[in-house]
Amino acid sequence: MTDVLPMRERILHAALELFAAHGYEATSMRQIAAQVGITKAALYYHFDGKTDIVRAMLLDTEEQVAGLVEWAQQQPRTPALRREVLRRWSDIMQLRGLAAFRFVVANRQLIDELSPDRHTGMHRCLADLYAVLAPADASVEDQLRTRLALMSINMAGLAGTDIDAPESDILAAARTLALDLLPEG
Amino acid sequence: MTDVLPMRERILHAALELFAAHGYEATSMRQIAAQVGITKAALYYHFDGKTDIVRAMLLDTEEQVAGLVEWAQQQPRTPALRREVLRRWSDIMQLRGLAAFRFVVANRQLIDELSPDRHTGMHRCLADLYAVLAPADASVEDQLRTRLALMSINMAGLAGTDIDAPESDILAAARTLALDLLPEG
Amino acid sequence: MTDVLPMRERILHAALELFAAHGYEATSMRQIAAQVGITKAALYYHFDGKTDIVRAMLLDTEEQVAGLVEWAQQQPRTPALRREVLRRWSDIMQLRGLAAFRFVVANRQLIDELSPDRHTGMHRCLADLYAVLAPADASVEDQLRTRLALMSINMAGLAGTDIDAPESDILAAARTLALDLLPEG
Amino acid sequence: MTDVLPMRERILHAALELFAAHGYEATSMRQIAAQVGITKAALYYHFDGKTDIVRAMLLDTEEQVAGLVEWAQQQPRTPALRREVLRRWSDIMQLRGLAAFRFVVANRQLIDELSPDRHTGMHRCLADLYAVLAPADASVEDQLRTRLALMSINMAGLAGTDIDAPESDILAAARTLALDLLPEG
DNA sequence: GATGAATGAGGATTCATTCAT
DNA sequence: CATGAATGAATCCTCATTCAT
Repeated sequence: MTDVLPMRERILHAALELFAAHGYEATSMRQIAAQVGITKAALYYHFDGKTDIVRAMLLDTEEQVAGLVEWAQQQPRTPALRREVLRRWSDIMQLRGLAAFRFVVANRQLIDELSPDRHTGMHRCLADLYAVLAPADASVEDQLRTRLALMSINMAGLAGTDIDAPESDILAAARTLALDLLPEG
Repeated sequence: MTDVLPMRERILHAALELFAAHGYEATSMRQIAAQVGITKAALYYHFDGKTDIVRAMLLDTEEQVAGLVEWAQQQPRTPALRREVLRRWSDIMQLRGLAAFRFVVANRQLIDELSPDRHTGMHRCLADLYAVLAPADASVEDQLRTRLALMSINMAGLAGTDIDAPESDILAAARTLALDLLPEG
Repeated sequence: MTDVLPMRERILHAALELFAAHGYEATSMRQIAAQVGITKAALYYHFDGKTDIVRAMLLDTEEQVAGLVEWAQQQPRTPALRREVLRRWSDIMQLRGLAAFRFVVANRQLIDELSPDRHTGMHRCLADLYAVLAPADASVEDQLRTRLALMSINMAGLAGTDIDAPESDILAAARTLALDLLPEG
Repeated sequence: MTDVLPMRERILHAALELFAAHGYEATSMRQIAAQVGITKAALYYHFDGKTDIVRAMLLDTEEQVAGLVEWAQQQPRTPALRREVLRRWSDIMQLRGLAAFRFVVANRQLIDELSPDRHTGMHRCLADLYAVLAPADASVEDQLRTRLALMSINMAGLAGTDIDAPESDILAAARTLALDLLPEG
């Protein structure tokens, strides 16, 4: 019952929580190991290093986003599609609980560094997702709108400590808002 | 021309740039000292420590935001007021160049830690600013809109690497977008 | 023959020697590491920090003193008991060689700081030992006599550099002196 | 009224207090300067460095002890002389308040280092004092007795936190005890 | 799968000290 | 007399990482 989850998953989970809470740089391998209840050295059995842990975390999310993009690219660009994309995006962002929200917002820098090339990794993924929601030659305002719409979903996770309302209400409002923001294809 | 600025200012400037580029934790006192062209120990003559540097940076911004809030609270809540508040907000955010943008977005966590109490420091400032733009009893959606409007301005600074257009165009679009987002008082 | 002793013991030994020779504050972790022949970082693997090393050293002695006290409390308070207590005290003080003597005398301040509460740690131990040798309601002079008797034993360790005689002679004289000093129960 | 004492004296006073409270190594020039209410740099105007401050402190005491010795050497060695020497010794030790007591006991090591030669400075002084109280060819026990008698006076200053009685009572008891200890010439 | 022991590089911070003004 | 500014060396300590077992 205690190790129903494989070690790798348990580590990723603990790391995500700590990265989200204190930031990537401020989280040490020792802390992660302690949180999981194993030795530092054991961490290195499962992962090649600290960055490898993040890489794994991002790859996971990346794959999900890539899946979303692939599916969306084959749909007709109706308002209904946009609604569905937003729904799935918020599902992905919520997958690992509130922590994922916070991590993406707080560690954008790290994410940038891990795929320095603007045409690979998370960058490519997001670019593709943007392209689905707004054509590449859209106006600057429309491009900003697209980014802000997705950001709106993420912000919902952060605003919890700020706005006095149930999480679910905030998320619902964020989705409405995001739909409003998305430029009409 | 080299020391036309007092040391304290030069240090704050260098630190802001580095924090914005690599993040707070990933920036060492050695790097800051090197950037300024002085010794590590000299840094400690001017500031009590690493956090003190950030504190000074934030206090600076805090004062400007506080000024904005104070002024706004005495104005009638017309659409013109909202427009002016956004304009001044973006001025403040731009004051120290693009770096300020990045820092505020990337180090929200640190900012939280430096004024842990929700009723002091930057937190209080932002809460007051939100209250000026949307009444405290506004709908959840309207409260989110307010936060996203300001965020839109900040995002403009970050999107520079992402959207293929001149900085000024992006900022202009961000302002229009922000006005759209703000709930009508 | 080189690692016949476990690391922890080797470190404690080296530290004690250095603390006794130069004082606690004047001894750096680097020096201790060098003396043991390991890295500074290795020190921190075995101990939580500099104070932890002293803590361990004191705990060790504390346990021995506590044992002495426990035994003495169950004996009838005859002159023979007092003689035996003094003998065992000087054994404890000599256990780790001359170094222990010096450390206890020279770093009384540090010892105080490590158990700030007057009712725990070394303080409690010494208080109990004093109580065995002189009733708590003894005259001020008798209380001073008790303390000076024990101190006499410790001084023997220090006087070596000062009095021109073999260590063993000095220690013998110190014991006689201590017996003279102890108030007759 | 505030600077009725010359700077040098004020510095020595502050330093003595701090050295006695935290030890020599643990006291920084910054702390001393702060305690006096001047700048660190000002300290260096009055003294050549940190060790120079201690040297001055010790020289001061040394001169007083030297005076005592010189006077004593010209007196007949009666019991009355021994009594008077002890009285003057405790006066010297008390001259700068309780702090002096603590400093001498706690920083014996430092004192040793400042006059490394066994035939100069404080060492010479103490040796001469011992010689006055007990002939150089006295038995080992008598030599120890002499040292312990003086130590008894010093201990009175430290025992204050340990024995539940007024300072003055403790000191009085210490003097009686010291007289008892001194070997009859 | 996992651990105990160790390491080298680097972190923030403090120190005693100097010197031009 | 005194200070503001600066320095180089040292402090304690933590980090990510390795490796024999």
